[in-house]
Amino acid sequence: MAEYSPARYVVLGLIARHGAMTPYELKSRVEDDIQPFWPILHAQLYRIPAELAQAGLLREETETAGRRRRIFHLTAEGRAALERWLADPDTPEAETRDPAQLKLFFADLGAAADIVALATRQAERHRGWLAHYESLRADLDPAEDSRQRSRARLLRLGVLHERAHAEFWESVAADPDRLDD
Amino acid sequence: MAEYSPARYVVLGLIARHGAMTPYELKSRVEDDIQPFWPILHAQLYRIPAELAQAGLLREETETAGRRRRIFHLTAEGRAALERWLADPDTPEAETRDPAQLKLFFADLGAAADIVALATRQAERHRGWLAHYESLRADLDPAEDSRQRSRARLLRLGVLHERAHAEFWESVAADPDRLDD
DNA sequence: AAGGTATGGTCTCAATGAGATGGTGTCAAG
DNA sequence: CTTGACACCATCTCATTGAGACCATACCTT
Repeated sequence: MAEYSPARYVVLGLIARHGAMTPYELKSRVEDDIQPFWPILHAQLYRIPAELAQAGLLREETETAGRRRRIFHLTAEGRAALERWLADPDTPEAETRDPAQLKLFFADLGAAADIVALATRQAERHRGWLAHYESLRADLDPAEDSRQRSRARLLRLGVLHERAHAEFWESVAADPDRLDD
Repeated sequence: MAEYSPARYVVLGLIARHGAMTPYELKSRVEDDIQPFWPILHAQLYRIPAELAQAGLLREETETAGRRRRIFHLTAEGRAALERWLADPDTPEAETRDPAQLKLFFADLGAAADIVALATRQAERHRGWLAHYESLRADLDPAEDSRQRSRARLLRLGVLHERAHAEFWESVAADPDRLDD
């Protein structure tokens, strides 16, 4: 059932939500909104739409004006594929790659002081993200459209996630050997 | 300063901790302990040690007995590289790829009922991981060696992480439009 | 001795990562 | 009015990783 990789659905979804757009605009929107839970290299956002157009899920149009940018529109097949994907509650496992957790895992092989330095940096970093998500959430118009609600739901997860991690790293910095939650 | 990719340090670290081993044993240990924060394909655990041996960070030895497996030992340079890495508190950002968050992000483009089905599955999944980490933590010998303490620290993060996610998805399943934490 | 199962290893093709490179439109300062 | 500077926009290449097929050996059981 997973006919396409998740990055493909990011492209379909953004175009479905905001209307036809260029790869460059896709890139901006991915950076702003999607990077935290599905990073995509900018070059991919030129490769993927071209491929989806080949497959008939997008339609490619070239500007006649000056820059002759390529604009990608959603087709009916594209929308159908997106809706099939959304309707399937069975998704692959999440994957995390966190170099800081790796260093913490191997901390017993290094110097004891390394842990505190690492944890201090990580705590700062996660506090930063937490503040970022909270401010985005504060900016959200309470207008009750489903777009804003989708956004708010995910920002709530971002906040909970960053809060848990920030508190964890702070507690490691304060007491590396603490065992209780 | 990041001379090698994190996966390289996984190999160096496991050998530093447990002594010389074969790729197959690396594979088992990665699956058991490291997969949650740094997934590595098993084939990589045959490619990487060979490459590290080329670079002089490992020494390769071949069994004379029956199966003639390749056993990789840590060299002095290998240990030095590992320690340099551990001593550097500056690490790249964590990356997460979670298809479920992607579906939640685009939920407004699908049917309202999709959210509840998705959230229910995710809640189950995270509850499962939470139980897993808690049982691993319960099995941990309270013996005060630094190995066990390293393990315990990371399991604590696993527990906090899974608890936050499980609670989030449960609350989404119960009330998709809830806004407060 | 046959077959099953866990152990152990290699290979190939596709996809993505990482980032260098280069062109185009716009606007402000000279 | 023209020349940089800068933001916008796009493509390309090479290395690395992903995904998984495929194969071989040893041991254990019936």
